[in-house]
Amino acid sequence: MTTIRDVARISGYSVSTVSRVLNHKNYVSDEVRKNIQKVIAELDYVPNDVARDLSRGRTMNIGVVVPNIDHPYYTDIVRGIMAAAFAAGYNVLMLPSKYDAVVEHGYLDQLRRHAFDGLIFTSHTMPVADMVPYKQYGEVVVCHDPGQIDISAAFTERGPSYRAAFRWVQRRHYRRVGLVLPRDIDISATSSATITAYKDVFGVEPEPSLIRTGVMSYDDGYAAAEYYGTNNLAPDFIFANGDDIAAGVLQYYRDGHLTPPTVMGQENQLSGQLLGIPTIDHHFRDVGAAALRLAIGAAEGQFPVHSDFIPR
Amino acid sequence: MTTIRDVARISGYSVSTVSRVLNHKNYVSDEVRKNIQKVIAELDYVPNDVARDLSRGRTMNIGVVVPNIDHPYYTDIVRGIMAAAFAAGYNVLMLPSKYDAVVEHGYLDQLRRHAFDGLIFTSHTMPVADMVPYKQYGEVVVCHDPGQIDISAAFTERGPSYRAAFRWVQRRHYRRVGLVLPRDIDISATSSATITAYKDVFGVEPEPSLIRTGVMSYDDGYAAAEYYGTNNLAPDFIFANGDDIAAGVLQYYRDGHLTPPTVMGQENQLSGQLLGIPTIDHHFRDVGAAALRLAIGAAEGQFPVHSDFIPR
DNA sequence: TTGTACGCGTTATCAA
DNA sequence: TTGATAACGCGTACAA
Repeated sequence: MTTIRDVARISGYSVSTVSRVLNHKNYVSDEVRKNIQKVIAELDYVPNDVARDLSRGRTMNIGVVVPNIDHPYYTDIVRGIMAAAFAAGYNVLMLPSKYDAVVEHGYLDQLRRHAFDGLIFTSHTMPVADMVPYKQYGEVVVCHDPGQIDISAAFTERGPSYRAAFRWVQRRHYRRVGLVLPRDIDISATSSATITAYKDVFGVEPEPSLIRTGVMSYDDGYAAAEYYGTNNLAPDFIFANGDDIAAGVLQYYRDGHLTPPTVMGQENQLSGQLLGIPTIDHHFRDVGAAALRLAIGAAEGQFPVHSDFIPR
Repeated sequence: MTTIRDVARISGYSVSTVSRVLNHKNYVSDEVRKNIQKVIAELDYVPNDVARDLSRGRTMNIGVVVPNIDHPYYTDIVRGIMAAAFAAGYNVLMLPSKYDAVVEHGYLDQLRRHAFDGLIFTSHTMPVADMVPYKQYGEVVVCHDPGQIDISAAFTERGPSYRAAFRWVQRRHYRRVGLVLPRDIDISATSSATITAYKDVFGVEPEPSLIRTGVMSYDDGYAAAEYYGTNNLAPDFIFANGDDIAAGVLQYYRDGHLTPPTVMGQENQLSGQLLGIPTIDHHFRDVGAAALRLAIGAAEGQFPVHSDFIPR
């Protein structure tokens, strides 16, 4: 491997002068610069990024914790992160977590070991408060509203669009509203925001028997509908946490030749468009871009992003 | 920042002994190990990954070049890569390319600068032959059949499933088969494999006016169908490069209240399931897993992966 | 079993 | 404007 010392020796100048040429710094005469560049070209020399990172004390890498890449929430948010990272000259490290708190802690430790400069949690199981001590080692960013906890965050403002959606439901006089939610209400910001918006609009708690949690996919949506069906719960409206999930819900009724309730999805996915159901666009790409800017220290604090209810 | 030297100084042992404890090596007495581990715990010391990488000469990072993350081909293949990387203790660096050959070359240069140990091209625009010289700097892996070129590769064997699909078409006596392909035939392995399989089954070249390239998305599929429609090309069957794309094709006819041709998709996506169209499952997760094993040097050579035609 | 000292390749400080 | 040299933090022959 050819090093900066080889270039120095062969060109007849010192490593510091070569380093200055490499980094386009001043205090190098045009002639010397030209000579050194010629040797660099001849030797086909390139600097070693790891040595450079060690010397500079930063990696230009940002870690992104992702429970499962197949969910549209994550692909959208990761797209936004990647685009912003590329523009800023950063590389993105994908860190799969499967919602495992132990694995999540492992990534915080990697941050501490300087494996990357910043860490974005697109979602997580561990308590946000446990992340705070790690801020001293690099930027830590979450992608939901962290409430009172002092941590950088970028997230969609679900309240307004959820309330708009439920007012739409209310105007149509649906009586039995099924809520098909991703994870338990105490750990999922999405789920709790849904419940809160429901209460804001309807003035009452949602019917507990009509709430299904742990629903993340088309198949889960199908199973949730099956649960409603076999237990004779007969919702006349179902609010799902994604268009694909809503598609699974509808398929259950279709397979059983039953009249389906009205359904609403989220994420503005192709399946929702095909089925002609109302949805909510959370603009997750913008959330991702904002999260990255926080992670590289180009911005600070909390970044709420506007979301849109799309009636159909 | 506390370093290994601090641990050595405070514990009263040398850095090499501390290093041995850190790396669970032999030749350390239990008592010394315990003393040192106590100091490590007290100081809350963790080793610096960058320094470790520099010293060891490798990063445990694998770069993955991805033109656009939203396409199902890439999300599936990346999922396979991530799962295998996680299992092997590697981190995955996502490298967006937008099919730009200059950007692709930039990532090969990053490999040369030791930013990662291996590089996987899920797809690319630059010629494969241009990658060969970079093999000296680390593993370079492509995700299509590289033909005679000596480079590691993991890819779906498209031939058998494409031929099975076209035989299905043939048995149904379709006469005017539209081919809706991703990129130009000379740069896309997918496109050329489609043409070859068509010729194998039908014994003739596909009708040039019925071939559309550059079709990557639902919207592109819609536009391709529009092209057929406005030019009175009247295909009676359309072979699309994805179920979502096939959905776009069908939507054009639906919007115009026209009788659609029969369509076939690929990727076994939700949209294809909803529309009840035949498709091809390429098992891209397995391809990704194989690609990673090649990239970390756990395997060598070419890894063809079997794909399945799914009639419906 | 433990310690010394050097190498990894670069950047940054300070002197010349 | 250029150069010598000390960091950066860790791993590892080799010596003891």
